[in-house]
Amino acid sequence: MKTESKVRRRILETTGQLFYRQGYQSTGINQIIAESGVAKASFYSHFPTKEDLCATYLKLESDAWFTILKRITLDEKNIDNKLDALFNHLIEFHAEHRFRGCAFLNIRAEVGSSSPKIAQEILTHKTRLLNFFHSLIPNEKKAKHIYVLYEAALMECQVFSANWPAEEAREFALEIIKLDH
Amino acid sequence: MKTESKVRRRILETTGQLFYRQGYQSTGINQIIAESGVAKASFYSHFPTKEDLCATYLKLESDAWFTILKRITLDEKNIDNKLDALFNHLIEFHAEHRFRGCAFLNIRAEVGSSSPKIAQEILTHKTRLLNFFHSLIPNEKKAKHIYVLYEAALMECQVFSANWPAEEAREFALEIIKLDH
Amino acid sequence: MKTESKVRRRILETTGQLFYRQGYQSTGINQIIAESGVAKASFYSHFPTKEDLCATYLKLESDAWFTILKRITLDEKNIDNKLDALFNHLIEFHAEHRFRGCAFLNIRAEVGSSSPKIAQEILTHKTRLLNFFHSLIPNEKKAKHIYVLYEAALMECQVFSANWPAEEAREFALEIIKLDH
Amino acid sequence: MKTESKVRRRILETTGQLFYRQGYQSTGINQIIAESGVAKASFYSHFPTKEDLCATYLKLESDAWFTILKRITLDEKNIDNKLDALFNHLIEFHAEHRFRGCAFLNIRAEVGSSSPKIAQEILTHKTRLLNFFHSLIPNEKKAKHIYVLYEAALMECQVFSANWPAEEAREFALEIIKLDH
DNA sequence: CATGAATGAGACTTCATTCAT
DNA sequence: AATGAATGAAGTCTCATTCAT
Repeated sequence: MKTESKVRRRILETTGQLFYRQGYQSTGINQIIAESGVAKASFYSHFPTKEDLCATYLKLESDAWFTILKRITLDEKNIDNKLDALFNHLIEFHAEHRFRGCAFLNIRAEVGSSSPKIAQEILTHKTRLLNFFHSLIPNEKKAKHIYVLYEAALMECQVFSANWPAEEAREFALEIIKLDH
Repeated sequence: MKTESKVRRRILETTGQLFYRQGYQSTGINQIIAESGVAKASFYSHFPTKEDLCATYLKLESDAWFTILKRITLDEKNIDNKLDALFNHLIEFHAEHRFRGCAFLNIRAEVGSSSPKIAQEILTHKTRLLNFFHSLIPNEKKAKHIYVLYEAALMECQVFSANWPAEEAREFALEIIKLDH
Repeated sequence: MKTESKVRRRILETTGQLFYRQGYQSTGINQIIAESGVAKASFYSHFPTKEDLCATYLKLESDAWFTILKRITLDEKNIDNKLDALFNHLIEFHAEHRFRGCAFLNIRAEVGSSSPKIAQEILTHKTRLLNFFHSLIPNEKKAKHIYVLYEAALMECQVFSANWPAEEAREFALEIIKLDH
Repeated sequence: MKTESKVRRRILETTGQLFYRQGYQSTGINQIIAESGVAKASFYSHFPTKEDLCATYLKLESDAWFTILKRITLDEKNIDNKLDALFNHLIEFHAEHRFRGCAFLNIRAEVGSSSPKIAQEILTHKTRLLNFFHSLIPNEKKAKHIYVLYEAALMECQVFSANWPAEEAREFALEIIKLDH
C-alpha cells in the first residue's frame, strides 16, 4: 500500500474543495499550491499534470461518496427506507454545499471528451453508482430508472438552486418501487 | 426592426459551435474572433464581456431549441407519439454531436453560481422546458417526472457516451404516461 | 468669431470634468463621447485627435481661470488684499475639488515633452499667469517669487491632500511683499 | 539577507527610466518587460500589479534621492552652501534629464487620488523631504518656505523647459535664510 | 523529497481612430 | 453636420509547467 505523504494529502484536500466549488477550469494550479501551502515543484512531483490531479481527485471522491452511500443505506431495513435515506442525503448535501450539484457530472460537463482520462474516471464512478442501485433493487429496469432519477436530482437541484427536484425524485422513486412488474 | 449585423451573426454562429463543443471556459475570445473573422474591438462593441456573449448565446440557443421541440411535437397526434419524438430527437441529436450533452446543463455545471447572469439564463430555459412538458402532459406530477427523465437522458448520454440512457428514459416516460393516476 | 456648436460645447464640458478628475491618459475618448452624448464621428469632426481636444480644453481652461483671477482681484484695493484673495480662492478651489491640484501642471506632468502642442499650451498659460503676477506686483523679483509660491501651493495641496501649503504660501507671499527691496 | 534577483533588479532599472521619461500611464508593462528582457510571468511573480511596481519604484527612488541629497549637503559647512548645493544639484539634474521634473510630483499629478497606495508613497517621500529641510534649517517657517521653493523649482523648470525657475528659487532661498526672524 | 524563481503562450479587455452610410 | 459599426494595436494580467538549486 502506497504511503500517502502529508503534502499529497494537503493538496488533495484543497483540490477537493476548490474543484467542487469553483470548477476544474476556474481553479488554477497556483491557487491549489498557495492554499495547500506546498511548494510548486513538490506539487508537480506528486501530480505531473493538472489532469492527473483531477483523475486522482475523482478516484478519491468516488470512494468517499460510496463510503457515505453504504453507511446511510446499511442501517435501513427495507428498500423504501434505503431510497428515502439516499435522497434525503442528497437534500442535506445540497443544503450544505449551496446546490453545487455533482462533482463528477460538473467536471464531465466541463471537459467533454477533451480529456479521456478524466472522462473515464467519471464513467467508472457512474457505472459504480448504477451498480450500487442494482445491488439495492433487483429489478434491473427499476434500478436504472431510479438511478436516472437520482442523477437528475443532482443536476436539477443545481439548476433551480432548490431542493424540490430531489424531493420530487424521491417521491417518483418510491412510486417506481411500488409498481408490480 | 433592428438589423442584425453580419459581424454579430458570425460571432454568434462561431460562439454556438465553440461553446458547445469545447465549453465556456475552454473557449477563448481570441478563438471566437479568429474563427469569426472579426476584429477584436468589433467583437467587444457587440458583447461587452464574455459573460454577456454567453448570456446572449444561451437566449438564442433556447429559442432555437424550442423551435425544434415544437416542430417535432406539433405533427404528432397523441402524447405517446410526442414523447417518442422528443426522446428520439435527443438520440439523433447526440449521434450528430458526439454526446456532448446539453449546452445549458454543461455551462451551468461550469459556472456554478459564479455568474448570476448566466445561471439565470439557464434557469429561465429550464423553467421554460418544464412548462413545455406541462403543456403536453396535464398531470403535473407526471410532467415533472418526465421532464426529469429528459434531463437525466441529456446528461447520462454524455457520461456514458452512449444512447442507452435516452432509450431507457424514453421507455420510462411512456410507462409513466400509461399509469392511471 | 467662430460659432460654437452645441455638440462642441457639450464635448468640452465633459472633457473639462474628466480630464481634471481622472487625468489625460486615464480618460478615454469613448468615455468622453459616451458622457457627452455625441456620436463618435461628430466628435472627430470637431477634434481630429485627442491631443487637439486637450489643447483646446487647455485654452478654454486658461481663459476661464483668468476670468476668475481677474474678478477676485479687481475689487480688492491694495496688493495685500489681492494676494490674500488669490490664495484664498486656491483654498476654496481645492476644498471643492478634493485637492486635485492644477489642471495644467497635472497634464504637463503626464505628457512630459511627448506632446509639444500640449506642452506649449501649458507654457503659454503659465507665462500668462506669471505676467499676471507681474501686473499686480511691480517688483519683478517679488512677482516671480510669489508666482512660484502660488504654483507650489497648487502642487503641494494636492500632495498633502491638505490646505496648509496654500495657507503657508499665502503667509510667505504677504511677507515678501512687505520686504523693502 | 534576502538576495535581490537579477530579474527584479533589471525590472526596477528599466521601470525607473521609463516611468520617469514617459510617465506612469504611458509606460506599458509590455514595454517594461521587453526592455528588461524578462518573461511576462516573471515580472508578475515579482510585482503583482503595475501599481505595486510603481510603489516599489517610488520607495527606491526616494532612498536614492536622499542618498544624493545627504551626500551633497554633508560636505558643506554652512547652511548657505548647503542650500546652494541643493539647488545647483537640481539644475544639473534637469540639464541631464531634459527637464522632466520630479518623478514623485509627476506621478502624483497623473494618478490623483485614484491610487491611495501610490499617493501614500509620494506623501511619505515629500514629508521626508520637508523634514530634511527642517533638519537643515532650525526655523520652522523658513524651512517650510524653502521646501516650497524647492518643490516649485522642480515643477517650473519642467513647465518652462528652462533652468531659470531653479536659479530664482535658489536666490529666494538664500534671501529667506538671511532674514532675521 | 523539497524549493521558488522563471517561463512563453494566452487570457479578457480598451485604446484612439476611420469608414461607409 | 451627423451617425455607429468596424478596426488592429496595445493594455494588464494568469495559465500550466519547468528549471537550477
